Amino acid sequence: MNLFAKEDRCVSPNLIKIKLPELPEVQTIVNDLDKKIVGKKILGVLYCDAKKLIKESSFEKFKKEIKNKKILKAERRAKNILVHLSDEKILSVHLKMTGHLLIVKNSKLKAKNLGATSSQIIIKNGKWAGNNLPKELKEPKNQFIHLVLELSGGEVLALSDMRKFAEVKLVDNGYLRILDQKLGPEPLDTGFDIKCFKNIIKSSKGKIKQALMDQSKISGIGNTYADEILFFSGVRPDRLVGSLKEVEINMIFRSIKDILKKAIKLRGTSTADFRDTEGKEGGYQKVRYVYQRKGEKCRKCGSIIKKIKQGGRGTCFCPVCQK
DNA sequence: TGCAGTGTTGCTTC
DNA sequence: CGAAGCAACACTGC
Repeated sequence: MNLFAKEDRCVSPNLIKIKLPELPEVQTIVNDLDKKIVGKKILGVLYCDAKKLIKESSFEKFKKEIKNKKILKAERRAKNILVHLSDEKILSVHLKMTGHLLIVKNSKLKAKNLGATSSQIIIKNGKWAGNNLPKELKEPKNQFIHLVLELSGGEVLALSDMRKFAEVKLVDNGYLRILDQKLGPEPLDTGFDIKCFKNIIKSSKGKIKQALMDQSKISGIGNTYADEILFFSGVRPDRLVGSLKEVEINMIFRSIKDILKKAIKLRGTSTADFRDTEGKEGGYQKVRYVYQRKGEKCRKCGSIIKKIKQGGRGTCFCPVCQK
């Protein structure tokens, strides 16, 4: 059985397309990158429009430094995608909200009738302008191209991001230490055990959902999984951490591990663009119990899922199952 | 039709 | 000092 609506899967072997990336989604992307582009060389930057996109260094520097770097491996730290390159460089990508990466065959993108050479990808106003475009590239979500890297082997790696929140940096190895300093432990590492989690709870003050989403405390949990984790723990999102009983803390700890693992296994489950999955067949709804289910029936007890605003974010929970 | 909602991060404010 | 609010952005839905 397929647990996903069409839009939430990798829609073609060459297209990595997952929305609203939290830890499991970023892990999925990283796993795919590791499979598909490791060993290739970055021949150069074919296109880059956003001045904001390249933050750390100037674009000219970025362009010069990334040229001819070999891709060694891809890894994830929190919601950051880290592509390790030769000469101890790292291409760091944070997709923020609507960013996504595309791997596309170069030959599909050439605009022959526009007189382009093999290395010229034609993009106009952020849209692909080649002929014979794959169907997926014509989708609206893929028409916000800000960066295109040419890879050896006749492929390109592109970043599309409607809201321009995504960030791309070319950094050196020291960046890993900077990340470690500002990010909490990886929830799926063995080092993140119940003792570690209890310490985090002890050092937190406000509401439990905010604590779970605080990247400096725990890495990689966003709005979707925070809601889902708390549902499976039977704990209301607005509970103060100080009020949590031992058994509840244990439940939350287990749920963090279980839900994130399950989500990775399923290649990510989150979606914000609800309209994309609405009405479409697939078991996607089966893996989502509360997030964006306001007004619908709780899958456990049948009560109506409630939505509140907490910490500026939409927060869904079952008023009966969660105490 | 305009404006609130959508969510991640980091900066500002209190 | 730490929590809360908001900007960045573009599009959807009411």
